Amino acid sequence: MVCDGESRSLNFIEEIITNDLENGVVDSIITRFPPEPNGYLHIGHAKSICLNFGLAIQFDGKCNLRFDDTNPTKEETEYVESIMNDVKWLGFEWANLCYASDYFDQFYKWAIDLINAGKAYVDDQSAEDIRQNRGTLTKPGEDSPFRNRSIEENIDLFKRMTEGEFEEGSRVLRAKIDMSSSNINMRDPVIYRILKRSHHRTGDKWCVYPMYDFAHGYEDAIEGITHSICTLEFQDHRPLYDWFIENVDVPHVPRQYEFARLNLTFTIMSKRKLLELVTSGIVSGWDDPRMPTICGFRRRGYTPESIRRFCKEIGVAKSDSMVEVELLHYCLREELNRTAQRGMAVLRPLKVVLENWPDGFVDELDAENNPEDENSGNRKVRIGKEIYIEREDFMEEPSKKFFRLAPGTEVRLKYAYIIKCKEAIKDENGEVVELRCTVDMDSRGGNAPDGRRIKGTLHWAWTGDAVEAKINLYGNLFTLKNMNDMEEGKDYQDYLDPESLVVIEDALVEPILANAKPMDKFQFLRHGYFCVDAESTPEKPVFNRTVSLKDSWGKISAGNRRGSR
RNA sequence: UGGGGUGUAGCCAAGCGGCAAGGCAGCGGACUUUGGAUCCGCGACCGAUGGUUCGAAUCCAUCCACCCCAGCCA
Repeated sequence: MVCDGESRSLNFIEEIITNDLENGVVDSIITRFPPEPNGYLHIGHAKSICLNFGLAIQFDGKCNLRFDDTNPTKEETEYVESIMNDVKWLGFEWANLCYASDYFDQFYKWAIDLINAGKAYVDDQSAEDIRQNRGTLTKPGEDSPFRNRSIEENIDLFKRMTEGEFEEGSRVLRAKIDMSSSNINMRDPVIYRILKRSHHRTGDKWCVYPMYDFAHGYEDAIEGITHSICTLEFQDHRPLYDWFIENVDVPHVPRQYEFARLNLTFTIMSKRKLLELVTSGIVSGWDDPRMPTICGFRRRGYTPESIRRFCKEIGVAKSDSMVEVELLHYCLREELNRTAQRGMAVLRPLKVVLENWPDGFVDELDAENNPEDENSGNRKVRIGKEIYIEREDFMEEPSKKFFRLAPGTEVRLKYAYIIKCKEAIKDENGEVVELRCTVDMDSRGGNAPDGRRIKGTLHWAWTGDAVEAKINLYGNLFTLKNMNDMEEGKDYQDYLDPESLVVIEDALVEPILANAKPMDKFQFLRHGYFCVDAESTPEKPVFNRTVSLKDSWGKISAGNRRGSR
């Protein structure tokens, strides 16, 4: 297990910070997690959160939660609330709660400074003209005809822009850098656009809003961020980031570093597409257990610990990566195996009558709550003449490696007795509907009196006290391992897995499970980890499968047709 | 074809000139009242080609592949 105190090699950002600290470049570090409140956080954000907050903890620094709310057309308070909630749930505390919008006045002053320094100008060109004159990857751009206006005129125009005198799209403020730069970001980027929208925090105070490149470095400068960590696609923006910082009098000079964002197999991470899944009703909401959102994982039964562990295991580097979901599954199982209470649930029941069981007799046996935890104690399970076993635990014509129940074979009922199959009763369609078995009454507890080895052990439910339950079996939302490899002409929705949710209405669970509270987590013996759904009641309990147990029999029997769940 | 990045086992990822960490997945075995867990064992000559060096995944050169950039999104 990787513990916090365990020594391991540093990732490149930890190395940079270590050097900066040792060389006195900085005395202590301040990082930030800067989401735009235009959607719910997903597992990719979790990587960034663990990185930024983790660094602050590791180096005894601070980390701010900052909402990068510079575009009122897409941002809402619903999102800021969910983001705060998710960050807290992951187990992190921010040093300061910040909003880019709190700095709008300062941004405005710096914009004026740039104009006064002859480094910004108001451009009257249309968006289309600006695009035309920007050039292409191989062709340099051309100067705007408005590039050399006087400082006075620029100041006047910009002020009138902010006062709402002009229509959206009619003018922008641009940085005056270099229209022939090989880095397109440096070709006089737009720094303010007219947006007559009301902002979730500043209301109608502003008619102009700053662009990311202009605002972000200043946000960092204001907060004293020492290491501004973002994803790879911003590498090309770093020269711009530095340019804005250098050309104005800032209180602090932050530095930007970039790392590779997380990609997960069988998953999409695009906020736009996730929003579509929600609005189209393909999933039940941002917190649908199949969504890669933090709240989706939470409802699915994931723990904050397991997600943090996952983020630690995947590492931080600069090469584009596609992490297999199996690693996430592993991190969850690793924790839940140690902590989850065990219980028996029969998902697809097959009735079994124990012919020689004494009529009316009910036995009560001890069952371990968690074999991995000595302190977890035991519980009582009851059994009588008629029980249910898992339908797939019986095979009329067993294959050679099948060591569960079959005509004439013996199997152990977990915690209880050894039984032997006498006969399979079928209905008119030839489907097995009931098993007649004999029980070795001397094998109470599951041990054969003569010491004979019983290889198969089955979970079961007693007809006398089993409770009917609804069970949601969740799997991957998509069928394609690498969603970047979609076929030409196909859409991500063409890859939705129709079996990403399979509902079982009439499973049978032991009584203790029926009385659990929402979000309680269990291991259903031989099945996997499940959590109690929010809608669960003692009369009709509902469980969500978080992840299945590793299933080596599944691989043998079916050639692993569907991958892990 | 301009610029910026990245290329180490199926997937992540260490390595910073001295003879390739670790994890996941996979495979084999032991053990097992969860075909779970646990335990043991198994895999690379480092994108390619040249060069420098006693010695290179690590330095140099050339080439190749992949990713990002032409929003008044972030």
